[in-house]
Amino acid sequence: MLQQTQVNTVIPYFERWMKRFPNLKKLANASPETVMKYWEGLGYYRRCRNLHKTSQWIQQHGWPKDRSQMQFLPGIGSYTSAAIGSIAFQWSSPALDGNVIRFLSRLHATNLTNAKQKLAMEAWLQPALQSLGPSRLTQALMEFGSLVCKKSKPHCGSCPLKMHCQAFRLGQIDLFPQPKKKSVPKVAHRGLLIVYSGDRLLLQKPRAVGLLGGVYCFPTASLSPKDRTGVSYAHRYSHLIEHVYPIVIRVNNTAPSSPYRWVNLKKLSQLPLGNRDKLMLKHMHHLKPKEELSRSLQSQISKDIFKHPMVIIPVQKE
DNA sequence: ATCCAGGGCA
DNA sequence: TGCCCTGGAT
Ligand code: SF4
Repeated sequence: MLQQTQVNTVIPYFERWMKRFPNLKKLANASPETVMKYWEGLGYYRRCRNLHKTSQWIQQHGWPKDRSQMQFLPGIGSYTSAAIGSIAFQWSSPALDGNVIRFLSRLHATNLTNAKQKLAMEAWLQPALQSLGPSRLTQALMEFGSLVCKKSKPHCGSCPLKMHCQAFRLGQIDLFPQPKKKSVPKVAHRGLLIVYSGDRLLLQKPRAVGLLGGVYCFPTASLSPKDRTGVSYAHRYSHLIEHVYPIVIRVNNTAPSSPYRWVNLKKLSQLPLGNRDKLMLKHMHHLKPKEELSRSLQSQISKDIFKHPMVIIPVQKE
């Protein structure tokens, strides 16, 4: 959970999670959908799928014996194996997360970008690791980086290390760490289909991979430029800005193709959804049914989603 | 509104 | 290198 996510964001998720899955067996034996429900909203849903798989692997084969074994587990790389290893098992591997890298690069007024530089820093930490213990040192570094040596407005005035801190002495705190180059996110336009049949809503079942893989989604449709009209809002992902155009329709009672299913409105809250669709659910009561659908949209709904004859119920004219 | 931080993986 | 998501600071 703490990969790419700050502690304060994780805490409520962690507490709910540990209440529902208090031990390895409970987690490993739960269904993917149940597990995902407890991750819903945290983002990067592959982390959840990986964690579930990892729990099942450990249940079968036992706990990994060292860092390199641990890195064979899905979702556990160099950083996470170091963090778990040092904190939980007292292995001599300091975990250099973003907070720690920031602190150390300021302390030495040097960039810690490539693997060689990080390895040198791990060696430099070894004496402290031995004298303080891996678990305590790793947690102290992480806490110090996130609470004192913060990315913006670090507490240098009260910092016990300011006399040893090269960046502080040189007045170069803003130069470290070197900012990452930003890649420009792509822009997409999608129709988000809010399809009712009576008191049921059409949802796409969780996909195994890719964007929002593992959570339920509203069905979507591609939009030609002339279909990009009416209410819309932008949803931001790491690499993508999606302009979402909600399209409300009603159809007759008919079975959708296999990637989709009807969900009773009352049971909606039991299913895991991404934030885009949670927000949609919250606000869709204000939306009016679409009066006219373009041929392209009609075709996508009948051919791609239902794949058999069905009826789009026209809006009542007043 | 805009920018940024934060690991794993193909 | 691009793909994965969101919350927080400004
Ligand atoms: S003096 Fe400032 S920059 Fe240096 S370690 Fe302390 S908080 Fe970080």
